[in-house]
Amino acid sequence: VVSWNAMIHGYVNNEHGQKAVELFAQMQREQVEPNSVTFLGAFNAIASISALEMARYVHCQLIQSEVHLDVTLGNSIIDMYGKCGSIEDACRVFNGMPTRNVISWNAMIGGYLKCNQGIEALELYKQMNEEHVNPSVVTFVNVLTACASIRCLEEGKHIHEHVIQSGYEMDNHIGGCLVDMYSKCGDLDDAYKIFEKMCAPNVVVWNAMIAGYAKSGEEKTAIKLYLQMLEKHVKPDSVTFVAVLNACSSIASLEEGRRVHQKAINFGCESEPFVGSGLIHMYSKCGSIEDACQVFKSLRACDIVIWTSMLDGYAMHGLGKEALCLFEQMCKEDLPMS
RNA sequence: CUCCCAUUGAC
Repeated sequence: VVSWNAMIHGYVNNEHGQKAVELFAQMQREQVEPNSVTFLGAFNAIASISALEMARYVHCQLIQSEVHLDVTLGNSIIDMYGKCGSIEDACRVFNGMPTRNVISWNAMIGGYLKCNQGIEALELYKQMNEEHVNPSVVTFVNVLTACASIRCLEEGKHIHEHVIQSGYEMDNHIGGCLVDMYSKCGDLDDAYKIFEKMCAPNVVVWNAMIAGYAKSGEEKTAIKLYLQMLEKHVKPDSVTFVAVLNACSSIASLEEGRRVHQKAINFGCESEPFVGSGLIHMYSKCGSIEDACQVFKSLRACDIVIWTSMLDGYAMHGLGKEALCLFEQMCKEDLPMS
């Protein structure tokens, strides 16, 4: 059973949730009894592919088995239901737990977040405080993300206070969340104050700050920051490029856009789906439908956003025939069209 | 073998 478990967890940790689920099924066909670690792996796998029906099925299976449902398993079930989009199921498990720890609360708050229920997430945090459960770093990360998602600066500042009172140091993890929260809430000055005080911001923190400016109409500042990031030899990733390409699109700066494209190639990010659609959109907005088309053709796996970016590009450039032709092709693909 | 966590794309 330990070998099966190791394999299942291995697949889950390498983004092969489907494979992990298949292994879990195969293991039982071969009459190996799952233990609690097996179920943890299975729940993680199901969560990663967001398979609600299977979540319920395996949850039932656990209850009918000999395996004792402890806090750890309960937490992982809450997490799984949250990630499968069923806050009701998560809530039922959470409410039915005989004992909870901080991870139970974190998983439940995280579930609300994933289901786009930021207000409920913050309400649960409040309840957690009332019940005198000590928040952990993950708690703060979750509630700051909740504030960012509902753009609630007041509550965000309040939680910032809690972070300071709790004595946690301003590391990249917490700092990144604060930068993101302040930027999304429109308070770029406070976001930058935190950013500049950080001693060694990692790529995520830079990205949050760059995206913050890019989305607030301060595209030039976003690009400037991106260039600073390169100077400081912080390695950009696909998130960086998507954010900067967006800034270039908004100000229709073809020259800058081309330079960013070149850097994306240098760092091996050019065929990431988000970067691909960002490039197509950028070239189209900057007036070069030819470049947009070339990027589109170079992409192997095209998702719905990439197709739509290209389609929109043709339409915006008055290329009706090309747009319709693309649409025909698009219909032959297996895409979730809206 | 062992549960929770931040930053990015089109219409």
